[in-house]
Amino acid sequence: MGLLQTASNSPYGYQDPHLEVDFVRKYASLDSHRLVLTRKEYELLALLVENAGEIIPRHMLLMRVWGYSQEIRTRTLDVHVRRLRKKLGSYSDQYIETIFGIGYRFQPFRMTQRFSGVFQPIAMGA
Amino acid sequence: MGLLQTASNSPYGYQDPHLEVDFVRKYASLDSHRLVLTRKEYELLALLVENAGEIIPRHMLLMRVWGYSQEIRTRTLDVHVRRLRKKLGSYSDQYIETIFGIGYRFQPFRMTQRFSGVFQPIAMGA
DNA sequence: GTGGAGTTGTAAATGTTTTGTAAAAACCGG
DNA sequence: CCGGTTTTTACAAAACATTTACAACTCCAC
Repeated sequence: MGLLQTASNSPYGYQDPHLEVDFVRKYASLDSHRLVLTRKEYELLALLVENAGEIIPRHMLLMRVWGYSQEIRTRTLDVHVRRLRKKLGSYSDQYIETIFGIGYRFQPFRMTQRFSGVFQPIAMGA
Repeated sequence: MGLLQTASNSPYGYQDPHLEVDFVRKYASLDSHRLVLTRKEYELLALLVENAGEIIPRHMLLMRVWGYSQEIRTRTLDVHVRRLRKKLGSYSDQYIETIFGIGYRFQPFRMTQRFSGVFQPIAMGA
């Protein structure tokens, strides 16, 4: 389909030319060097990566990683995202996107800046 | 009826050769590029697109998107419409029509640019 | 047609909310 | 305790929303 697929994702792990996350052994590597992540940092990354390409709302992240309920307001998430980004170095912006007013999204690595141009209907009900 | 129907609309999304709006995932794309819309911008667009072809009065838009009641007068709507149009680029005029004294209308894309032009005034108050 | 009241378009200023960041405090297992 | 981790705090910065002020436009009465 003319799109260079450079990232693979599965229940067992995620992999692209720079980043690798092993959901089974619970660690991540950047350019073949193991990342030293704390538990929360890893869980946050894993949750984002498992849902690569999808926006995960703050409350969902706080729920899944911290066990917090909807109404809790805290900057904890942001602080952890910051530390994660720091460890992801120069790729951080490419990988972890901020969705204003909603949450965050992990964007899988792409070689080519996708420009499909083709008009292809999305599934529209029955 | 000799009119090339090129746009499809459903509870799940709207699509034509240029514009696509996914009501489920809440985003829109223009020529296959995702539009970066703020929440209000998206909600405004979605409401218009969901009722494509129909005139939506100002007070209805202000009610549905902003929660404002009838009597509130504000330019907020106009400013948002402007920003939406800007992001819709060269198609903006084609898509978002101003109905003087009443509101706005999203006009679904049509291959044959049949000049509608005519506006049948609806009953204007008693 | 013309004028004028009312409506919409627009840019810029202002206000509000959300996120980023550094630093300090609290926590927690060993 | 001690060192690493996590959370909180406090403020800065960014994103977004609204208001303001005025220009441009539309429509209708004349």
